[in-house]
Amino acid sequence: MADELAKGYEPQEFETKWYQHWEQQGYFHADEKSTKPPYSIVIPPPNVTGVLHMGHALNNTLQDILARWKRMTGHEVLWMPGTDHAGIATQNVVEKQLAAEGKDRHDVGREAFIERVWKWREESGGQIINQLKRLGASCDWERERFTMDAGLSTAVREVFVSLYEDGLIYRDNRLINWCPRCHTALSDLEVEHDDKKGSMWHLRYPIKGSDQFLVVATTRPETMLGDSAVAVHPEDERYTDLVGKVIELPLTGREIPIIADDYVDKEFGSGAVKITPAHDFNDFEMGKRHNLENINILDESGFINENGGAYQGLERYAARDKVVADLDALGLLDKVEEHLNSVGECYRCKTTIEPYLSLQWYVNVQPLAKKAIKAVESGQTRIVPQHWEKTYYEWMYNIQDWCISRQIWWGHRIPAWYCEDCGEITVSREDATCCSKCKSTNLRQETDVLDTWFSSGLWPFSTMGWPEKTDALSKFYPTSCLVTGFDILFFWVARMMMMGIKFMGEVPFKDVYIHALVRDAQGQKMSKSKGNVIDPLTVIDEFGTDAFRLTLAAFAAQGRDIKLSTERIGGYRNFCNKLWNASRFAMMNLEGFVPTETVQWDELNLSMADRWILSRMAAVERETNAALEGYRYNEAANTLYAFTWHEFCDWYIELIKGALYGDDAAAKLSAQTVVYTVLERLLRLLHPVTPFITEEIWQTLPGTRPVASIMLADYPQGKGLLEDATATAQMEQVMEIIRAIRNIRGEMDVSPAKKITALLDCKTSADCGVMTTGQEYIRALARIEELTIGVELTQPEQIAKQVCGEVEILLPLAGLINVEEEEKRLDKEIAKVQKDVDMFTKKLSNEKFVANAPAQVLEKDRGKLAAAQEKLTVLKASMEKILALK
RNA sequence: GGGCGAAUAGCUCAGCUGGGAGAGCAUCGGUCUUACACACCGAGGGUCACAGGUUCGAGCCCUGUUUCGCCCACCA
Repeated sequence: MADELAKGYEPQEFETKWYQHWEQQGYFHADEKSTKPPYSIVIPPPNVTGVLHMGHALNNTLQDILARWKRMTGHEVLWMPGTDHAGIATQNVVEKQLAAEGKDRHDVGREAFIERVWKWREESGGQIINQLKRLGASCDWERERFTMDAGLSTAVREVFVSLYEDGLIYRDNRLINWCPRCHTALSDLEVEHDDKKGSMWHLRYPIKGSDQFLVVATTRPETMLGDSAVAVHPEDERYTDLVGKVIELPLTGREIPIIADDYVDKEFGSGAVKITPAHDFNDFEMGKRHNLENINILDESGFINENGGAYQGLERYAARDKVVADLDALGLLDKVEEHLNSVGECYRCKTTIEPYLSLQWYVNVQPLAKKAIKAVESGQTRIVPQHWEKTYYEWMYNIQDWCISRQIWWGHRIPAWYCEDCGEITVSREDATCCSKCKSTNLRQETDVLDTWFSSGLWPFSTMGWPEKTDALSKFYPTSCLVTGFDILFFWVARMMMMGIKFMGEVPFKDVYIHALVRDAQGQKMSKSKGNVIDPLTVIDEFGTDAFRLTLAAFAAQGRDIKLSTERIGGYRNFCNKLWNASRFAMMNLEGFVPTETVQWDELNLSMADRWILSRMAAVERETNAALEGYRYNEAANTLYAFTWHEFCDWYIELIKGALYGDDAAAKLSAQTVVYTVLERLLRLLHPVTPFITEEIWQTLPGTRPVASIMLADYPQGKGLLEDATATAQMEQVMEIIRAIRNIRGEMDVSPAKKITALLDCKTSADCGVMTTGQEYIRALARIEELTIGVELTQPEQIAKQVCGEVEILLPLAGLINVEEEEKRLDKEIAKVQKDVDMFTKKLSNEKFVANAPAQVLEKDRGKLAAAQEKLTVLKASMEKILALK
C-alpha cells in the first residue's frame, strides 16, 4: 500500500487510511470458533450522548494496547464495543430540543417522545464511535451493541424477572432522592454532595399553654410546613419537663408533640430539632420510631403542594423566603447564622435534590454483594492497582438497597403490570395480557423505567447474547480484563460483579485495571466551565494519534493522575518523527538487501555494535512484555522510547555508518541485517502503542513478511536474537571511552569540526584488544583523526587526561587545549572522584558493614573503591604535570 | 467522622522485592557532523515533606507530624 516513506512525518497522511484498511480486512473481528486462547475485553460503553474526552481517550488507548498486544501474542481477541442509552442524560438532550420548540415531553406524549429519542440517536448518537475509530480502537465493530438493543432488552427483562422471582426485587414507599428538574428518583450514588455556604435559621416554636418558645435550628426552614414533631435528647435536663408537651406550629395552625429521641445531639444548636419525616432521611427514621405522620409538602417539581396551606404553589426557595419573612414578622425568627452544609445535587443536571416520599422499586443487593466480596477476596477477580480493593470492599460491606425505578421515559420499561381489579402485580418476561391472580385483563403497565446502570450491569454477558447460550459466551466469558476509571467503580464495576456472579455463576472479569484521571497541566480537573479542556480530537489533528496515544501510555503510571499538556504531546510527536527518520535512514541503506525469515547469526560477520544492539533488543523485548503483563504501561512506553531514541538512534545507527558506507561487503551485510532486524522488531514492539506509524513504516520495509499487516505479526518476546554478554560489555566500554572524549571536548570547547589526536593507554592487553576492535567507532564518534592504542604507552608531556576503567585517555594539548581549562576540568574531576573514594573508604572501614553485608555487595564496593583510588592517583599525577606547565 | 492517595532536580513525574538518586521538559555551552534543528554533542542542578525508629545499610520498611488531593458518611 505504501512504497516509500515521505520525507517528513505527516501522520494525517496515513492514519485514516490504515484504520479503514484494517477494518475492511476484518482484522478486528473475533472468531468464537477459533482454537486460539481467548482474550476478551468489554468496552465501558460511552453514553450515546457522549463526545470523546480525555477520559475516553485514556481508557480506550489502554484497552487498545492490551487488545493489539494480545492479538500479536497469539490470542483470539474480542474487544466488545457499544454504547449506553444513558437514560436521564439522553432524555435531557431531547427534552432540551423540545424546549427550544416551546414544548415539553408531555406535549408530545410518551410514544412519540421515545420515537424522537431513537431518531436523535440515529442522527447524532454515533459520533463517539467514529471518534473512537480515530483513536485507533481495534474493537470488533461487527458486534457493536447498544444497551437498548432488542437482545440486551431481553437480558434486562430476564434479569429483572428472575430477581423478582427470587424475592430480591420489591417495591416500597420510602424517602428517596428526587430531582425536581428531571422529575425522577435517583439512587444514592447518583447524588453528588457538595459543601455549600448557606444559612442556619433558628426558629422560635411556641409551646402550647405557655408563653415560652422552643428554639429549633434548620437549614431548610420551608420544611417546617411539614413538621410532625420537635425532638430533644431524653437526657437533656433543659427539656425533660417539656417532653410530652405540644408545640403550636406557626403558619400552619397544627399542633405537634415534643418527643425524646437519643438521635438528637444535645450539644448542637439549641438541642431541639424539628422533625419533618417526609423531607429528611433522619427525620423519616425517627418518624417511624415514634409513629409520626409523614406530611409531604412538595410536588414533584419542588413546589409547595396543598399541604402547605397558604404557601401552596410557591417554588421551594420562594417558599423558604416567605416562610422566613413571615416568621420574622411574627417575631419567631430567633437568629440567622452562616452555615456550611452539604447539599445533594443531581449528577445529571446539578439541581439540588429533595428527599421525597414515594413508591419505588428496589433491589435487595446484600446477598449479591456478599458473593461479589468473596470473588475478590478469593482472587477470582484481581483489582489492579490492588489498593482499590479496599474501596471496593468498603462500599460492598455498607451497601444499601438499590433504588432502580426512574420516572423518565427513555429506558427499559419495568415489566410489571398492575391489575385494576384485584391490585395484584404481575411481573413477567412476556408482556402480560391478564392478571396472574384473577385473570382480569384490566391491566396497567408500570410507567417507570429502570436505572441506566441496571442494564450496563449486565454488559459483559448481555453483549455476548445472554440469556441464550452462545458460542461467544463460552469462548469469551469471563472476560480477561476490564479497564475503567475509578469514578464508576461503584456505579458499574460493582454492579457487574454482582450481576455476573448471579446470572453467569462466574465473575465477569479476571482482572480489573483501574486507571487514573486525566487532568490539565496544573492538576485541575478538566471542565468546560474552567475552560481548561483539551480536546482529544484537536490533539490528534495537531500531533497525530500515535503521539497522543504514546503520551497517554507513558504517563499512565499506576496510582497517579495524569497531568496533560500539549507540550508533552509535542515531545512524543518528536519521538514519532525520530522513529520515522531513523526508518528512512535504514531504508536508504537497505537497497539491495533482501531479508530472510530467520537469520543464522553465526553465518554473519557481526560487529561489536551488532552484537550489542541485538543483545539489548532481546532485553528490551522481555522488559516490554513484562511491563505490559503487569499493566505498567508507562514502563513499557518509556523502555521503548529510551531504547529507540538513545540506544538504537543515538548509538547504533551512528556506530554502523562506517560499515554501511564502507567497502567491506560482509560488514555491510551484517549491519544491514541487524538494522533491519532491530527496526522491524521494534516496530512490532511499538505497534500496540503507536499502531499507525508502525504499520506505515513496516509496510515499506524491503522484502516480504509472512503476514499482510503488522497487526497480525507476532509480538517479539526476546527469541530468535543473538545474545552476547561479552560483546555487550565491550561495546559499553568503548561507548564509555567515546563519552569521556566527548566530555573533554565539550568542556574544552573543542569544535566538533576539529579533528584531534588521541592516545589510549591500556594497562592490559585485553583492554587493548577491545579498544582496537572498537577503534573505528571511537574515531568516528569522538571525531579523532589520529588514534594510538597500546599497552603502557610513552605518554607525551602536554596532555589532557581522563581515566576510564583501566584505560587512560590522553588528548595532546598541542594548540588545541588551554592549560587553564584543563586545570579547571581536572580539579572538578578530582573532587568528584575524591568524594567517591571518601564515601567507599568510610563505608568499608565500618566493621559492622564488613561483618554483615553480603559478600557480593562487599566485593562490588571494594572494586569500586580500588578503581576510584586508582583513577584519583592518575588524575592527581596529571594535575601535577599541568601545574608544572604553567 | 471514616477511608484512600500524594509529597523526589526550576516544572511534570519514574524509581518493581532496602545496597553508591533517574528521565522528559526547562536552563547553560557548543554544533547545519550527508536520517532527523520535531535534531546532535556536552554541562549544571536534589538534606528524596518533617521527626523518630528498625537495619551493617532507608527515597523504599515501621511509628508519629505537617501540607495537598480524592472517596464515603444521616449531624439539624
